[in-house]
Amino acid sequence: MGAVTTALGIREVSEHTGLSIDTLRWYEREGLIPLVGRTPTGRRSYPPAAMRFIRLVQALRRTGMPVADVRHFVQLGGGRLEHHSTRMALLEAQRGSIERQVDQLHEDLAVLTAKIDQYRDLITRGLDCEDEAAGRDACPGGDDVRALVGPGGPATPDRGRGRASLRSTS
Amino acid sequence: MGAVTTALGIREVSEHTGLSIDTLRWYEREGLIPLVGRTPTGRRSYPPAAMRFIRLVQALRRTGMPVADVRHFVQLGGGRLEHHSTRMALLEAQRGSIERQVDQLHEDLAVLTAKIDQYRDLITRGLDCEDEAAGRDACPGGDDVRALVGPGGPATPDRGRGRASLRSTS
DNA sequence: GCTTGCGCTGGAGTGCGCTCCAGGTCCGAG
DNA sequence: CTCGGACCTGGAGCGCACTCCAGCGCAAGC
Repeated sequence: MGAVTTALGIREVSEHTGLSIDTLRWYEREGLIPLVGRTPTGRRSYPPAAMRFIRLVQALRRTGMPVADVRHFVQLGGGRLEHHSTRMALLEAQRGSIERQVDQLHEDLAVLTAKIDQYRDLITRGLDCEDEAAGRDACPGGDDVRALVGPGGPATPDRGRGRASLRSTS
Repeated sequence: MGAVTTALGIREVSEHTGLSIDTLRWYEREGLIPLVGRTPTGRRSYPPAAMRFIRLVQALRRTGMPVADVRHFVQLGGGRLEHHSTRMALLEAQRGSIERQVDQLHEDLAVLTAKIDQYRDLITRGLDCEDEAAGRDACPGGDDVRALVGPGGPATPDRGRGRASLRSTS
């Protein structure tokens, strides 16, 4: 019980949520957090409901929903039944997006892991990427660039210059 | 040699990777993708090694590594043994970051799911967020704002203005 | 050979999401 | 009463990661 703590000041909210004070003010101005009250002297006061709202907004923002979309979600009138399904649909769309992000992250994780294993292997064998023993696909740059042909197919017989830039704005 | 397809043109790379042509050029200029050749007439030519490199870079970028850090990773000399451990450490750090992101995403997913369930419940019961029957924490804004007290504790008896902005820069 | 169009370069421009600042009010400590 | 500090508002500024553009050269279908 009594765990509600009544309303918090902006500093406390900032510390609890990790959002900067400026961000909290900005979110409010942008219409992402309603329910923020003011003390009689004009200071922000965040009741528990606002805190809950902020956590939802944070989840939406962290998962990549643009500020404009969060605002749109928020502005569907205050909890009226007729908007529940709209809000729910928006949340479900975002949930789908999150699931896709997780999938993508796992894919990318696999790419990194493969690369890490590769380096570990090369290190234990004491090899550079270019070493013959390292194998064809050793490093991203393990292969040679000379296997270079015109993009659309063998275009010009001339390949005198062979490699090119290899940039590196070091 | 069969499936290697030799080198690709920028358009093909763009289609295969989903990166825009402009982005590919920009990444190259920024030193994120070495190994890009040129045909004798100056057009970009991406050998298989570059393609593999791009996929790694994509994984790094998509998982939130800043361009500057990717460049740093890339510029650790071409596959020399002495840098393997450095590269590996960077990749491992990024892997850690990915894992944290996945965790965070799951947390946020739980928040959304809870909210979705809540709306579903309210809809089937035909309730607004404010309805008594909806329960204390019905909606983020389900609570009343009037429960407003000074942040640092009961400050002033005055609370005349009640709610606040509700901005809406629509 | 002419024309349509892809690609090249260097540099300027853009959108998003904050972040910082100036100038002012109010509060509590000393 | 005075001073330092937290907060207020409105608005300007900023960093990142692209994205767009002008002006030009090669390329290849007709």
